[in-house]
Amino acid sequence: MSDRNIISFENIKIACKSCSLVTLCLPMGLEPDDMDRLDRIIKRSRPLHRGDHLFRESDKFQCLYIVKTGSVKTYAPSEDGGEQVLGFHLPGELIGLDAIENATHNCSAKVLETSAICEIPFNHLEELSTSMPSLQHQMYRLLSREISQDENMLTLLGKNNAEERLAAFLMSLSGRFKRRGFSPYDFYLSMSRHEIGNYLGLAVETVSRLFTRFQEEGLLEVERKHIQLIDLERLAQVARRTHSDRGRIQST
Amino acid sequence: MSDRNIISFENIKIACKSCSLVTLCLPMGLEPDDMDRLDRIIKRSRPLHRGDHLFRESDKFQCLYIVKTGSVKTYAPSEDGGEQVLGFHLPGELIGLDAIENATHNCSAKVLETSAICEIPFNHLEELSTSMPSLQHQMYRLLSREISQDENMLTLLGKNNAEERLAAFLMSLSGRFKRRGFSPYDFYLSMSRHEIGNYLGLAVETVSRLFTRFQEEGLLEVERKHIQLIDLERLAQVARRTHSDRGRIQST
DNA sequence: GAGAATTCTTGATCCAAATCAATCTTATAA
DNA sequence: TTATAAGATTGATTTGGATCAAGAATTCTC
Repeated sequence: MSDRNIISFENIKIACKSCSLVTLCLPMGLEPDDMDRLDRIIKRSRPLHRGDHLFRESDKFQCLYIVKTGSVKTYAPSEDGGEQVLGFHLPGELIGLDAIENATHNCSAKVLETSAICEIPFNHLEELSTSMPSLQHQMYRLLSREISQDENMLTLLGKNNAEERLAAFLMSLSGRFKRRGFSPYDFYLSMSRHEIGNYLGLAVETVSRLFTRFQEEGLLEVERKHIQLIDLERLAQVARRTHSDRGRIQST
Repeated sequence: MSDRNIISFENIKIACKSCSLVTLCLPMGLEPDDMDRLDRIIKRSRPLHRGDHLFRESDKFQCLYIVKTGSVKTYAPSEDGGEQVLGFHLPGELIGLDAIENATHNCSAKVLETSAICEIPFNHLEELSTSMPSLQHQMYRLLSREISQDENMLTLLGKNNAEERLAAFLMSLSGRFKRRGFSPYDFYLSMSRHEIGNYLGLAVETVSRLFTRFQEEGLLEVERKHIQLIDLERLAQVARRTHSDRGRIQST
């Protein structure tokens, strides 16, 4: 836990300004000085492992979390042991914004694979944003974006059928991977079919059948967690298809 | 548009501190001085009428809106003329928070009945919140609350059946009316069956049938837009029923 | 106040996706 | 290495709610 060892976890604790995520993470667009001030309140924990929790529903709200590497799912547990998956979070994405209001977490956050996480004590962040208009602005933007995303998801669940939901999900992942410098065509899913189905309001079996169908239709290749998107254009068409133009198959 | 006439619309333009909504609206919890400063940037327009728009999707984002009296629906229009209703907004509720991120409205807001609306230029609000930590805090809270509410809605759409969705919707309205000093048992719906169905991801016919069924089961009395909740307790049970305890009918 | 246009209700039918069931595959444990 | 469990796939069956259809009630409009 010191600098005794060069190959220590300290090495992953690089400052925001040298972090590859800086262009899409919380410090995005801050001046170097401001970034340093923010940097000082951010804690970087040692890697968490599959199944570890960042927080659980009804925990006291202390920190926001940012995925640095790996992935995290957030979910609302129900009394009967079930859950609703609320989101999957990739590097650079902020987690815990829904807890500010009543100072308690409304959902749980569980690590899907070995992940490095940045931790930001919210009271410090809020204090800092008081004296840093650009940070305040960034916070408003990120909170607002979260709302937009949830609204998109509401539309997806309210209006789109199974096929469209899965296609939209894959397109979303693809785009997010791309922005992070990963391949938008070839990636591994860190979540199970069950979790995908839960997130999209579908049964596992439906998700499984759709993957098979998409493969048969030449949209993608799938082998367990490994996804290769073959025809991004057509997949996008399936994803944005609404009610009125179901069934139409467009050629590219 | 002056003080020529005592019975003019100017009369509805009362300051926040004399507004009955002050305990659940944006200025909630602000010090009197701070409230005055906020008050000065708020514009109060003359009443809008059924069908009027506060803003439309892709409009430039300028202002947040607060319902003072009446009600408003927000919805995401789709290319094919359809829409997804995103929310119904009652007095004291803030509208437009999803537009901060990209400075453009992602949804449209339409007045459901004659309504008075307060208008808050966001650039002024943001500026003010820079020098007013309590206002900044309140903004974080309201943004965060919006996220929580959307997440609840995601769970409702992802996990609950038609019956549970409508019950939850009615319970939500009831609670919100109560907090505003209206009867939680007896109210008028300002939205159509079609809009309720759209919001809840259901067909109009399903909504209509459920109202009939709820009435038959003695949960409520319904006559067109007029709703009287007879058995709030049992309605709440239906609303919070999850997957695992479908069908069980609990007596109170 | 008649006629048109919505909105709402109710019934009949259909279908997308859930559920049930079985097998297969891949991880984890002993 | 073999058990054992968990995850994924595929098929058969069921079903909740959509869709189709028609009529009734209400509200707009001229």
